[in-house]
Amino acid sequence: MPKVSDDYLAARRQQILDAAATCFARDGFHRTSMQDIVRESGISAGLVYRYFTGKDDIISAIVRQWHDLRAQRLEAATDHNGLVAAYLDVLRSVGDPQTRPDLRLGVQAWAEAMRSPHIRELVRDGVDGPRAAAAAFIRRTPSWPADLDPDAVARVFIAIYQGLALQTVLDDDIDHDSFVRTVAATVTALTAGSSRRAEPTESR
Amino acid sequence: MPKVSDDYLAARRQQILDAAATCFARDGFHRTSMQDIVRESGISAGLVYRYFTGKDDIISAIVRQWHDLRAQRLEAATDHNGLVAAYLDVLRSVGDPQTRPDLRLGVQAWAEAMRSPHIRELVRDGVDGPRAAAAAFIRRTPSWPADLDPDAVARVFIAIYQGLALQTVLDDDIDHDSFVRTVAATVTALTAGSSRRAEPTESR
Amino acid sequence: MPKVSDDYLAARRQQILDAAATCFARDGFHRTSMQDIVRESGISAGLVYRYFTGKDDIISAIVRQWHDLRAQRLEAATDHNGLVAAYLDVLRSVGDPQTRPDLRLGVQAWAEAMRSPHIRELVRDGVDGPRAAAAAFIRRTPSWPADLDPDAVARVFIAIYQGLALQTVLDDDIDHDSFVRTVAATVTALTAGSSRRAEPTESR
Amino acid sequence: MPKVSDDYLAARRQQILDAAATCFARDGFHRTSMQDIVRESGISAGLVYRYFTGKDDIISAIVRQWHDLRAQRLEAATDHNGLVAAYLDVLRSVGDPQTRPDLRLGVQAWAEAMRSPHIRELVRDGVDGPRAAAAAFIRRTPSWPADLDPDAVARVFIAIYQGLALQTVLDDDIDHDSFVRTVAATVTALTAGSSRRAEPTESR
DNA sequence: AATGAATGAGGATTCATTCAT
DNA sequence: TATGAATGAATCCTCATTCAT
Repeated sequence: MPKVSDDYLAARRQQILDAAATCFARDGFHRTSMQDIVRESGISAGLVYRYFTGKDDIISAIVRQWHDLRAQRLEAATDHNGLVAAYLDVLRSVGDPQTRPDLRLGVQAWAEAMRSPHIRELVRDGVDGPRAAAAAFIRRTPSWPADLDPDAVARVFIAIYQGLALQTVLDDDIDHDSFVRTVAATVTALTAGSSRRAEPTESR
Repeated sequence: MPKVSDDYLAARRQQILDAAATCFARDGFHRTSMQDIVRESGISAGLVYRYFTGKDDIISAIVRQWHDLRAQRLEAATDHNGLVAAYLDVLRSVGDPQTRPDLRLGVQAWAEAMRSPHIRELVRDGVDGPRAAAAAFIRRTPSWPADLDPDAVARVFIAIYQGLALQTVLDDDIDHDSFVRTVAATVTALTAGSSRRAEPTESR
Repeated sequence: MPKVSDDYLAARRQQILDAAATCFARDGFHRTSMQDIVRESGISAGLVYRYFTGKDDIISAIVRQWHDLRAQRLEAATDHNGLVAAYLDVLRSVGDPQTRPDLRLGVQAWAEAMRSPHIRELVRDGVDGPRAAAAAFIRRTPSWPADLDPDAVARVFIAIYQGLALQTVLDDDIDHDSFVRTVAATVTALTAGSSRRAEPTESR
Repeated sequence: MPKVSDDYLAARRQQILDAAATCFARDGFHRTSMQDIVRESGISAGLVYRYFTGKDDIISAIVRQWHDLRAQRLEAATDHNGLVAAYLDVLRSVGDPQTRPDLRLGVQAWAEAMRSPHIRELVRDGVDGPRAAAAAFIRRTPSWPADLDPDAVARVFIAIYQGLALQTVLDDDIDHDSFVRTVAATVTALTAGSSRRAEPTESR
C-alpha cells in the first residue's frame, strides 16, 4: 500500500517546483516545455500530473511561492531594522548576482500576469501586502510629508524596486550601491524636506 | 500588383505590425500564433514572410518601433517644456487608458528580453537614450545635489516610470494623479533639499 | 505502456522504417510526407519523433539498413559459393520482381547522396566494403590479368550491378538471364583471355 | 506591340533552363524552389510560367535536353572514331571535373523517373537510342561472340557507363584512366576471346 | 511581354496531456 | 505510487502558382 508521508509528498512537489523555477528563469514560461521540467526534475511525466493539474498550475505555484518568499523576507527584515532599512536592504539584494534567476522569474511573472487573470491576481496580491504595510508605516510616521498620499508614496518606492529589478536583469553594468544611495537620499530629502522632523522611528 | 510604390510596401508592412501589436498586447508574444496575426491583419500567411523573416523578426520590429516612438515623444515633449515637465507628462500619460495596450506590449518586451539577446539589446538601447539624456541634464543643472551620481538619479526616475507602467497594467485602480504628484514632490525635495537653490531651469 | 522491452522498442522502430521504406520506394524521399509515413505505419505523428529526430534521420536509417542488408547477403552468398558466383547471384536477384521496391529505394538513395554529405557517406561506405572485398579477391586469384588494376576491375563489376539495377527500375522488359550470361561471359573472357589459366578458385 | 523574334524567345527559354540546370545539379529537383530558379535566371516568376507550364515542365525539358545533348555527342564521336572508341571517350569524359554537374543532373533524373512516368519515358528514350545503335553495331561486327545477345552486351556497357557516372559523383577519388583501361581490356577480351578475329571495323 | 505581390494549402515538427501497465 | 509510451491538435513556415497592373 503505497501511502507515503506528507513530508515525502511535499518534498517531491518542491522538487518539481525547483526544477520548474530553474527552467522558467532560464527560458521563460513559454519556452519551457513540460519535458524540460521532467528532465530537470528527474520525475516522470505522469507523476508531475499527480502533483499539479498542468503547466499553468505549476506556473501559479511558482509565482505564489515567489511572492510568499519575498514577503517573508521583507517582513523578517522589517522586524529587525525597521521598514526603511529593510527596504534599502531589499534594493541592495537586487545587486547580488545570486538573485538574478529570481529576478528573471519575477519579470516572467509580470508578463504572464498580462494574459492570465489568475496570475495577475497573484502578482497583485504579492505587491499589495508590502504596499499596505508601507502605507501604514508612512501614515503613522510623522516625518513624512502630510500632503502626500501614503499609498502613492508606497507605490513610488515599490516602483523603484520593480524598475531596479528590471534594469538589473536587462543590464549587467548597474552600479547598485550608487542606486541605493540615491534612493536613500531621496527618502531623506522627502522626510526631512517638508516637515523638518526627526527620522521616523519604527513602531512596528 | 507588381512593382508597387515604396509607400505601399511600407503601409503593408505597418499593417502587419499593427495587427501584431494588437495581438501581442492582448495575448502576449507566445500565445499569439502567426495565424492570429494573419487573421487580424487580413493579409495572407505567405505574404507576411515577404515582409518579415519570421515571428521573431516581427517581435523585433514591434519592440524597436515601440522604443523609437517613445523616444520621439519624450524628445518632442522635452523640447517644449523641459525634461522634468516632459518626464512628468510621460508618467501622466501612463494613466491614460488608451496607452494600456502599449504598456502591456512593453511588459511583454521585458520578458522577451530575458531569453533573446537581440530583444534585450533593443530594450536596453531604448532605455539608454533617455537615461543618458537625463543624466546629462542633471549634470548640467546646478540645483541637483552634487553628491548624487547623475546616472543613478536617472536610473531611479526611469525605474519609477517602469514600475508605474507595470503597476498600471497589473492594477486598474491606481490613482495616477496622486502618484505623479508624489514623484513631482520627490523631485522638488531632491533639488531643493540639498542645495537650497531655485527649481532647475531647463537649458536644453 | 511504460518501460517496455527493448525488443518492443526495436520492433516499433522497425515498424516505422518498414512503412517509410514502402512510401519512399513508391513516391521518393521528397514526395513522401511525414503524414504518409504516419498513415502507413499506423503510428502517431508524435511518436515517430521519439524514435527518429526527423525525416532526415529516417532517410539515414533506411539507407544504412539498405546497405547493411545487402552487405550481409553478399557476404553470406560469398561464403557459400565464392565471390564470382555470389556476384552473379546478386545480379540475378535484380531480376526478381520482389526486389523492385528495394532497387527503387537504392536509386532514391543515390539522388539523396547528391545533396546530403551524410547520405553520400553512407552510400559510399555501402559500396566500399564489397569493392574492397572484390579487389582483394581479384588480387589473390592468379587467373585475373595482372596488368589490370584490381580496384578498377572491382569498380567495373560494381558499375555493372548499379547500371543493371537502374535499367531494371526504368524498364520492365529487361532480359535478366541474358544480361547475367553476358556478364558471366565477360568474367570468363577476362580471366581466360589474358593468362590462359583455369577458372579462379575461391580461397575465401 | 511586344511581338519579339523567335530567337529571342528561344534564348529566354534557354536562360531559364540553364538556371534550372544549375540549381538542380546543386540541390536536386525537390530542394530547388521556383524562387531559386527565378533568382538564378534573373527572370521574373510570372514570366517563367509563359515559357513553361510549371516546375514539372521545366524538369521534363531539362531531362529531355540532357539526353538529346548526350545522344548528339555520342553520335558525333561515333561518326569520327567508331562506336567503341566513341564509347571509351564518353567514359573518359566522365572523369572530367567539368562534367560533374551534368552527372549529378543525370542521377537526379534517374530518381525522378521513379515517380514520374513521363520522366521515366524520357530517360528510357535517352538510353534506348544508344543501346539500339550499339546492339546494331555488335550484330554487324563479326568479332563479337555470336552466342551473346547483342542487346544484353549493349546493356552491360551502358550499365558500366551508368555505374561509373554514379560512382564518380559519389566519390571524388576514382582513377578514371584505370577504369577506362579495364573496360577497354574487357572489350578486347570479349571480342578476341571467343572468335579470334580482328578489331571490329566500323560500318556506320 | 513582363513584373512581383499575393495566395493558401501543405509540410515538418512540438508539446501538453493521458493512460495502460 | 510511478512510469514513459502514446496521442494528435496546433505551430511555424515554404512553395508552386496566379493575376492585376
